[in-house]
Amino acid sequence: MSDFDLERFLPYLLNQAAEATSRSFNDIYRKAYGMTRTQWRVLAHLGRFGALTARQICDRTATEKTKVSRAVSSLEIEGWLARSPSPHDGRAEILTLTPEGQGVYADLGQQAKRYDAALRAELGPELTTELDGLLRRLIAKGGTDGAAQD
Amino acid sequence: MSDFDLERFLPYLLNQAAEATSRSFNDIYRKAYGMTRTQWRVLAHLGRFGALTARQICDRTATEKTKVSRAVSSLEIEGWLARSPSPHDGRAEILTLTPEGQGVYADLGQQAKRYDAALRAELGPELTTELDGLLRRLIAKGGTDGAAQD
DNA sequence: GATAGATAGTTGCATTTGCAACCAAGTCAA
DNA sequence: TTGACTTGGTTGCAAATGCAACTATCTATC
Repeated sequence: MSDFDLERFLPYLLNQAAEATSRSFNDIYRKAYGMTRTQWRVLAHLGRFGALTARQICDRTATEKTKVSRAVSSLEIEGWLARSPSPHDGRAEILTLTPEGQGVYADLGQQAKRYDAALRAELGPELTTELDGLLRRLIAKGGTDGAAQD
Repeated sequence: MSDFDLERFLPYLLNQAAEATSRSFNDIYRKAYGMTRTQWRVLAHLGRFGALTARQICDRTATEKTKVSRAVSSLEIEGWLARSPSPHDGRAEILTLTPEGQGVYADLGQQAKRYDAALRAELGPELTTELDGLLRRLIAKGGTDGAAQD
């Protein structure tokens, strides 16, 4: 008997906090645009950084390539994303948002900013910057391997 | 264009930190015992708190009841969990770990404790308690609604 | 005590995921 | 240039998940 307490386990706490804080925002992009979380991430990254390849998105978001691949397909089908061949690498494709996709990004980005501000307001400015720092340290430490499961 | 930056979005940061920190521990219970995350959670709760109903586990872990239901079935099939009828409520079942299940809990619990200690050691004691507090506030605030999405 | 909700838990089905295998293009060395 | 290896991306299949519908029991209230 190890008397291990899951409720004090840092990965568990982080996961619970992640789920608790993302719950209602999930509903927003899911109900308004029928988007999955991966789709939202891909769209947000392209909206923010412009043209990227799928691989770059994988690296930046630590997401499996199959997940990104499928998210890209569906975003393309929705008409929010366009592919063009990379001039430097015949295997890669440059991904960009269409004007419609940029509209979606603008809408959801606004809502996300408000949502984030509300969350941070509850903790206060000093604590949230502290929290950011802690989370980044944990993320950095986790390494750049595979991806996630929920 | 909202210039929203996903990398500063608290739910995203939390999720990334959760994934980064749980990645390698996932491998442990997955490879050693073929367990899924939900199964591990159910087992850990029963190991720690003794007899619980599925509903109590749902509430404590903010997990959907279907997920818990299936995890309970598989743990039972593995021989790590036993059900007995609740004396008070004909619908509910009291769940407990078998001796074998307790052995698995003891093993994984030990490893989890070491894993957790290593994580916390990197941040130092004051920061980890601070982090705990912040996470608990975020979890509490998230409400007791549904469950998770991934 | 009968009837209208609530609640514990399971099941079916569609969607999402993870992993391994795969294809095509790039790299590097001999 | 050819052959071994890496890398960007897709696909197939098995497993995990989410949601709605369902059964069975419980709790009211009349």
